[in-house]
Amino acid sequence: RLRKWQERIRTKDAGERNLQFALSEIDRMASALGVPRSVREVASVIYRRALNEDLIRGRSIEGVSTAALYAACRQEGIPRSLDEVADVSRVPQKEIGRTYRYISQELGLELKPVDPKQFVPRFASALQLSEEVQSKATEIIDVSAEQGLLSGKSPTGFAAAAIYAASLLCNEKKTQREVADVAQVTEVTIRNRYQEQIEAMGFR
Amino acid sequence: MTNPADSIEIQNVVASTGIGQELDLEALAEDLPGADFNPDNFPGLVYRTQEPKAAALIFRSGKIVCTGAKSIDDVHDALGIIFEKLRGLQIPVEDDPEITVQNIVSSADLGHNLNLNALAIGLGLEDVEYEPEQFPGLVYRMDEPEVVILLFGSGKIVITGGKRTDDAEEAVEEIVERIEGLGLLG
DNA sequence: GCTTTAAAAAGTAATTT
DNA sequence: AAATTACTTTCCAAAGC
Repeated sequence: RLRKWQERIRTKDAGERNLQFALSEIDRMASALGVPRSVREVASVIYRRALNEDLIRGRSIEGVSTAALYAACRQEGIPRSLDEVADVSRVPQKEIGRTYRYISQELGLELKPVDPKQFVPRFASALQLSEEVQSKATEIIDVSAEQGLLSGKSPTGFAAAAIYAASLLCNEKKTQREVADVAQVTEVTIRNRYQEQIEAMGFR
Repeated sequence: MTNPADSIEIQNVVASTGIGQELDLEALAEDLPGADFNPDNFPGLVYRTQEPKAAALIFRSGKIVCTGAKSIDDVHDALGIIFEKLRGLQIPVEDDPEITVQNIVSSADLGHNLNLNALAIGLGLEDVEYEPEQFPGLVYRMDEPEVVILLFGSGKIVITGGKRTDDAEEAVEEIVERIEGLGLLG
């Protein structure tokens, strides 16, 4: 009995220490990503829920912390791409994605697919593009998504192409390389999505 | 109107069997031309048949996994070839080893483009995985038949996880019905 | 969990020409 | 800039770490 009691204390202590570590990691990554404090709190809640549901077993604390933060950004409507999150995490992108899918399923987060429009303000301001370009890019996304062009396409690539197209239309041209760099996609992807979107808009 | 069920093509069949005899894989690797055996990587010996084209994983216990065949008949033919090869090496093989189909992978075409975003919500986010940042297909876990379906924007689909040929057929009929019910099929 | 094998779907990415 | 190769996802069995 005594041994079991000691074991319980030990695991509880370990759990507390691990929780502290997880929360400090979430804080560190959130700072590096520049997400608001509210998102960190949502991420903390998700992590605690995962802990209570015993979802950490067989997974790294780092992985679950990162996945919780990724999920929190999406839940709050200011998504970061897996690439961006992986850049500030110690676990590889593949594991973050797999862990996110697992906790999302188990906790029943039921997050809708990422809307490319949610990347527009952040990418556009990183490129120092005007409000006009942003609303044009948003319009391009709406129109081309309505025509069924979004299915299966990466939301970052879709947003990047729309921003590139909008920058041309508003005479604030950015090169494909510049847009590709902030969105972390290749120029080839931007070119492919751009062609389809221009067509959908009835230009060219 | 072509029936999507008629477009079903079996792409891969996975099956398991056993010869009821322990094997010395080191020796077998020497005697079987074209055999790949790297015990440091994987405990099974890999042997490929040309006609029908398939790959077999042969284990020390005598159990065998066959994969890559395009039909259940091909699985039996490929394993039959392997059984004969082993007998030719003076290895006793049971008369009719039981062959169990473990998984059938099929592809099909629904004939219409799909709005995967709407489909993810319509089918129910709890049964769906759709992460286009990671993979372009929507993953749908169906209860009856118990299979997993990958749906793509083109309307092409992949059905996997079933053990019977009928599973794919039933799955296609069921998914078409569900998508139509949601008003999301062309 | 991982390791290996096979196959399709379509998007993305890294190389090669 | 186009072509090729390769990797992402799903499924399953096998023996062993």
